[in-house]
Amino acid sequence: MRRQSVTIKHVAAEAGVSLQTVSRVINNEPNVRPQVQERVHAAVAKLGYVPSLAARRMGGSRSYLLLALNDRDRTIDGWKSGEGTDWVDQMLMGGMLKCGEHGYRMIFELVDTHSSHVEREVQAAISSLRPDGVILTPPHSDNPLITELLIRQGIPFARIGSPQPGEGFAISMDDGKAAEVATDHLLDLGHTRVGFITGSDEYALSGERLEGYRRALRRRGLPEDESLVGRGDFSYASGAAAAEALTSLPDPATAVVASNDQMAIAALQVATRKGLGPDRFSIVSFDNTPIVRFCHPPLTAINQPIAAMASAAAELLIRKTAGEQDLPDARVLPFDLVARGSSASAAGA
Amino acid sequence: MRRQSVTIKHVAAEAGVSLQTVSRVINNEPNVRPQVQERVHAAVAKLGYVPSLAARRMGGSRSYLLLALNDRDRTIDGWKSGEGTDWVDQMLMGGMLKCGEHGYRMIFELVDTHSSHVEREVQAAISSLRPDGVILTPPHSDNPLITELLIRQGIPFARIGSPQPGEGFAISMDDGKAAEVATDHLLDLGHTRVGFITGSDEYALSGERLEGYRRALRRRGLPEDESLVGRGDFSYASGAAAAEALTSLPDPATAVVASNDQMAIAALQVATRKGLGPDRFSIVSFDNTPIVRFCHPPLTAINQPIAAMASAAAELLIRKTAGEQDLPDARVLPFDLVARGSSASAAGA
DNA sequence: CTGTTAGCGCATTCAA
DNA sequence: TTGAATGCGCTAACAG
Repeated sequence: MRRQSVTIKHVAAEAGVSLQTVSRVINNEPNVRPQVQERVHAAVAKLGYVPSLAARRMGGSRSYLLLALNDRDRTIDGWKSGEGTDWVDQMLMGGMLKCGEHGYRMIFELVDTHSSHVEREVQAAISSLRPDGVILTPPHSDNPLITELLIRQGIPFARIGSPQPGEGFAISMDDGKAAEVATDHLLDLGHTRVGFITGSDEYALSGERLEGYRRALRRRGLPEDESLVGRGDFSYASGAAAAEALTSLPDPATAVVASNDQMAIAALQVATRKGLGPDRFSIVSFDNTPIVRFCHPPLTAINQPIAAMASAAAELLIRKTAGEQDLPDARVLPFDLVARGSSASAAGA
Repeated sequence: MRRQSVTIKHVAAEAGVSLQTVSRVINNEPNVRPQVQERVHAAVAKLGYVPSLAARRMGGSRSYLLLALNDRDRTIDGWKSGEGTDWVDQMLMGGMLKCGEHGYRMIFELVDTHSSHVEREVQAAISSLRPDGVILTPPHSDNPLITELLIRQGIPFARIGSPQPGEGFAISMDDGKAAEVATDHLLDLGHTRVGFITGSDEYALSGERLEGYRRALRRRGLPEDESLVGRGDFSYASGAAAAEALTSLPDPATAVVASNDQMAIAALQVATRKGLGPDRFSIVSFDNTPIVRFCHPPLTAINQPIAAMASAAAELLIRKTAGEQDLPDARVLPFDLVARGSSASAAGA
């Protein structure tokens, strides 16, 4: 049962140089004559040599591993429910592919934010993997137990969807601006009673979005009617309750911005049941997961650049590990609003 | 430097035993006095020790890594299109969680089946990662370039969705039976002209499904009309073309089994455009991805146990690596048919 | 039952 | 510009 595979030693022998020289060449280090480089490259190609991740990590200081941490319960619920949340897919697409470009791997892990052993869970993953960087997604991005642990350990990290400045790369879209755009879209359609359904307070971006909604109203000189703000927690049930309330007001809302697709779909069902078409109750949602295109009517939605955020996070972490200086400590990526049938001109407007 | 973390050495010192004894305890090996075990466990808990994956792989013969290989183009297309394919999510749910139970990690990688360098790509991943096992998904499951490479390398692997016997664990559902059940469902509803839209020939299970459909017809003594079989390739376009043909026959089909959701949705659009309700053109699909619940009418579908298959694959590979004997070399997991609005009693039946 | 010895494949010192 | 030592954290093989 010998380890049959080709190692740096074989390459060195083939090229007639020392181990060290091979190491230098494959790591693009200076101080190797072009001619020797050539020989080494030829030997690598001939033998099909690929360095062992484990050995690299043992000898050197890098592991070529990025760890992506997602919320356990929420992710598993999403998978089980089959509701089509494609957050994980988009993360993989952005993060994994970017890692691949640089010879890195992304390892995807679930940890439980609510558990008292978050720290232990994260610490265990780190001890075992020794990643060069960690990508945090909401709500972990705003969990000080996690961020402080990473700071203590000196592991670079990126916070996705966390608008707050602070340690680690902050990668986000402008959630406030997005809510503003969504609200404007409805106001432009002639709606004047535009409601808002918030997300869970556990997510810092929930507050940002609410603020954006308020800014849009203020800019038009509209009153900020607190009864138009429904408190949700991203769940279908909370969306249904909020929509029910909004449409039952003495002066009902004729449009709403929901902080995610689940709540928007709930709102749509409420509207449908009450016989309210888009002219009587328009809806704009956040997320733009696949299912919104198949609702009736399809949902107008804010499209979040999840893949782009994951990609940016991976890139910054890799560059930082590579020793690059002067990296920006925050990046705000562009979003867009996809107009579909769920938003229409207000009745009588 | 940052090599701060607690290693087996610290644990050994703390417990007052040798490195080897600690190693034995954390690996659940025999020949350690309970009392000593106790001491070691206490030291591990006290120091928060977690073994380094990389070091384990260097010293020992296991890497605690499983490699899951998916088709590059198809996966990325799925992600980009936002059509809600949740194959990857289900794989992660089944495979990753099972790995977690055993201290393993699953690394997800994309390789291009059509490329002339499939072998090189797979070889590179293996050389770098040295996984204890590889999980193959269609169409890789039936790609001899890959399976033979793995056999040569002596790496255990599992083939998901590959009905054929052969080297490696064959994990599948009974695709033929499923097609039979789907066809029966339509026949039971009184349809007599039941069509079938095949998947790509590149997938071995496409043939299985077609056979199942034929068996169902034969069992009822119905003629096998070749014009009722549309050739598809899993794409929307191919589904639309096939549905168009089926509904345009002199004696048109009044129902169809489509080999995946995309083609079923295409068929649904064709039917809707032609004004054919489920009584005139019923549809059953394979996959049951999230979006089928949001179609109008929602699609009746065969639900594939993807998570269960990934879980079984991971478990068998882990157990094999652990040295277990007498593992089954194939497992067939149960599927189910989820009846929804797209299938209904035939008009006049 | 337990400890000792010898690597695994590489990067990081150094020395030449 | 190159090469020779050293050790990362762990397990396998063998001693005791």
